[in-house]
This record gives sequence, C-alpha cells and structure tokens, in this order.
Amino acid sequence: MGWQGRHRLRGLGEGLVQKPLTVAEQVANVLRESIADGSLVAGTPLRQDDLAERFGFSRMPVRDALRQLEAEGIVSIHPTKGAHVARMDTTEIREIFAVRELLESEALRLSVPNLAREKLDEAGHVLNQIDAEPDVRRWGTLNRVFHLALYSACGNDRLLALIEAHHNAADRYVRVLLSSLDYRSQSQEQHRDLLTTCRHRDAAAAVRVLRKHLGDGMATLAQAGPARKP
Amino acid sequence: MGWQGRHRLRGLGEGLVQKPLTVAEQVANVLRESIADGSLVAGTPLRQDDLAERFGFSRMPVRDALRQLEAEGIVSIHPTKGAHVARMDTTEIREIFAVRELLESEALRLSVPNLAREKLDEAGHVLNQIDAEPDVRRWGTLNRVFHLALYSACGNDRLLALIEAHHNAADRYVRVLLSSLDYRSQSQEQHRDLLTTCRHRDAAAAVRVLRKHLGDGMATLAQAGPARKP
DNA sequence: TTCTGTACACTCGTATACGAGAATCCACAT
DNA sequence: ATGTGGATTCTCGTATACGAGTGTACAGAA
Repeated sequence: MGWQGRHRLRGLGEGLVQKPLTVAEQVANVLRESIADGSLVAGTPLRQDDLAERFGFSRMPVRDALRQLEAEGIVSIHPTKGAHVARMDTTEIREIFAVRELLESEALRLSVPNLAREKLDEAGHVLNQIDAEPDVRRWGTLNRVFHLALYSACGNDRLLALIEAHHNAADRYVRVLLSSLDYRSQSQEQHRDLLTTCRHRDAAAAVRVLRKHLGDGMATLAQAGPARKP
Repeated sequence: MGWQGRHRLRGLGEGLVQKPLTVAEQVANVLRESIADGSLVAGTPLRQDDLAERFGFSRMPVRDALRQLEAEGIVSIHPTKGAHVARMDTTEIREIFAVRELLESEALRLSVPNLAREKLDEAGHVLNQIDAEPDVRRWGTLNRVFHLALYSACGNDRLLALIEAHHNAADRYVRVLLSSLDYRSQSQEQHRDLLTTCRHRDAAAAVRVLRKHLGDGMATLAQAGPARKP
C-alpha cells in the first residue's frame, strides 16, 4: 500500500484554515483519495486497528472518518463485522451514471449562460494539464476539476455537492478506463467539444455532448464488467 | 422537549433485525424524526453531553449519530464549536426544491410505466390516511411514503435514496406549511391528480402535476420566509 | 475421514478519562 | 460608565479500557 502518511497528514490547505481540520477529517480525506485513485480496491477490509496504527492515531478519529465515508457511499459498514471499501456491481454503476447524467446535464444547462470567460479559460487550462500529466492517479482529480468548472455557474451549491459526491463514488472505476490510451484520447476529444460548445453559449449542444461523454464512459465500464462479490 | 425516549429506543422493526441496530443508529433515527417533525427547530444546539445524558448512553454513540446526520445535511458540525440543527435560508430552500424537482420528475417519469396496480392502490390508501390523520407530526412521514410509492418502480435505488434524503432535509420546513389547512387541502388535491395521471399511465402529465406541486410548495415556503440567523 | 462442538482469538461497539481550545464572566483600570 | 484583561468554566476532540458478538481452528467422536 502506498498511501500511508503517518503523522504527516496536514499539507493541503495549510494556510487558510477556516475550520480547524480534525484528525478524523484528515483521515477521511486520505482514505477517500486512496480509494479514488485505486490504491484501495473494492472489497478491501478497513480494520479500525490497522488504520489507527498506520496513521499513528487512535481508533476514534478513524471511526468518525469511516462513518463519514460510509455516508458518501464509498465504504460499507456492517455493525460487528467491520468496514470495507464499497463494492459496486454493474447495476450500481449504471445507477450512478444515470444519476450523474441527470444532475450534470441540468447543472451544465443552468451554468452555460452564466459562465465567466475566466472559468472557461481555466477549464481549458485543465485540459492541457491532463494532456501533459503522465500519472494516471491524478487524472481523476483533474477530470473532476474540469467538469465542476463548467458547472460552477449553475447557481446551486447543493447540486454541485451532489455532483462531486457521485464523481468521487465513480472515480475509482473510471480510472480503470483511463489506463487505456484509446479511451483517454477519445475522452479528451469530447472534453474539447464540450468546452467549445460552452464557449459558443450553446447549452443544448453542450448537454448533448455531455450525455454522449457520460454514456460512452458507462457503456465501456459496464462492458468491461467490474469485479464480482467473492 | 417531547422526544426523550430514554432507554426505550428500540421499538420499530424489532422482529426482522437483519443488521444489528447500533445505539448510534437508534439515536440518529430519533434525532432525525425529532428534527423532521419540528420538535427540534433549526439552530437548536445539540450538546453531546446533554443528548448522552438524556438518552442514557455515553457520548460516543451520540457523536456517531451526529456525524451521520451531518452527512445527511440536517445538522451542522463545527469542530470545537459543536453541532446544531442545520439552518436553511431562503436560497438553500430554493436549491433543495430545485434538486427535488429534478430528481423526482425523473424518478416519476421512469416509474409510471412500470408501476404495479398494488402500488397505486397503496398510494391511494396513504392519501386516505393523510385525510384521516389529525396529528400534523405524522403528516410529513405519510407525505414521504406517498411520493416514494409513486417513484418506487423507477428502477434506480440510488435515485430513490437521494430523493428520500432531500425529503428529510426539507420536511421540517414543509411541516410549517401543513399547519395551514388551506395548503393541506390544496396539496391533497394535487396528490389525487398525481395519482390519477399515474393510473392512466400518462407520465408526461404526471410530471407536470408534480412540478406544479413542488413549485407551489416552494413558493409558499420562500414567501413565508424562514427564521434568520440570530 | 468427516462432522461437530467447544474454546480461543479477533474486531467492533460503548464507556470512561484526560487535555485543549473557546466562550463567558467578573474585576480592575481608564 | 465603559472597555480591557485574565481566570474560570464549558464543550469538544482524542486516548485508553472493557465487554460482547462473531468467525475460526482444533480436537474429539462417529
């Protein structure tokens, strides 16, 4: 496992700490990232003792973090049986992508007319970063940043939060796709189409591109067929 | 406060306990219900010590419960400052209802063609229950049951879960509406229209009715203007 | 050899305990 | 009378400790 931080968790957002970051939240952030980037694969048991020892804290903040992640849907907890990285079968992936398509289409439709030029440029910059980024692990994060930038002007924070949550839930599976260079170039092409339509303020066309983008991703994923329950 | 259960929490679903109900979950259920039915109004501070003593347990399960409720968006937690029942200003209510309209319209559209006749009858039965129910506190629950019954055949469990969560988040504000008999009768009328269109398998019409139903509710709420920050 | 029962080990849920940070209140000075 | 400083108190976050439930492994009997 390559994610142990061990006493060195704080490191992002060190300067502008509005809310004091509790240990539980830091642990949750590290675990979420490790799950998203594939370091922790589906089904991996998450023992409270192990995690506590690994991070160098007690079990209490670990418990809090696990509960938080359970609420986000990326770990499952059974009382007396422990927690494990949530599994997703094909039907669940289909469900997630259906919800994503619904949420993101609406957000995009609302956002396009109000998108500032800076945001568009920012999104374009992220696309270039993706092209230049060799490390697949960071691709998921950049992908999320790009999409959220396009939705950012939708004027509904709750909608954005939902979208981000579902992105996180799906990221570790999407990452499987990204190992394929074919899919990556196809995805980037769609991303640029998306950005262009947004620049032209053509919301309807943008939504069409987005729907195809998500549909292609899901189809590839469902076809690949993720791991089954043991 | 009229919600203290104190050592007598278990009582619903006593027989078929698939997962052992932890104390934390029981506490969460009681708190959620108390918030939804208005016993705990927005802004009420939730002190861990108080709750623990009131319920007769220690602070640990209370902490777990609060974290769970925070994830559901109905309580806010600030580290070192404690938890309180989440406040919602007008814009947030607007956001919630926008999301609800999006989610529930889609669920209804998908569900209508597949709704079994039993479910329709069940929904109709719930409507009669609402008419016969004098206690406003139970109205919110019945309302949720009715709506979810109509969506139940949408074939997307995750979508249903999202809808239920947003119902819970909004329930305590909707409850304010229900104290008005005017709104209650209007709402019931729309409910029956909704059921009728579903019986005719007219998804488009059903969605129109639902949109108006939700739109009216939000408009009334936004106009009423909920409590401000102190 | 196989099946069963018992005992052990493991993990979680919950309780208690301690330290740190924030808020409040009172006293004192201006 | 009012503003400021400090001390007390309150609450939370985290650590440690204990009890209960479950799974497993080993031994003994069929």
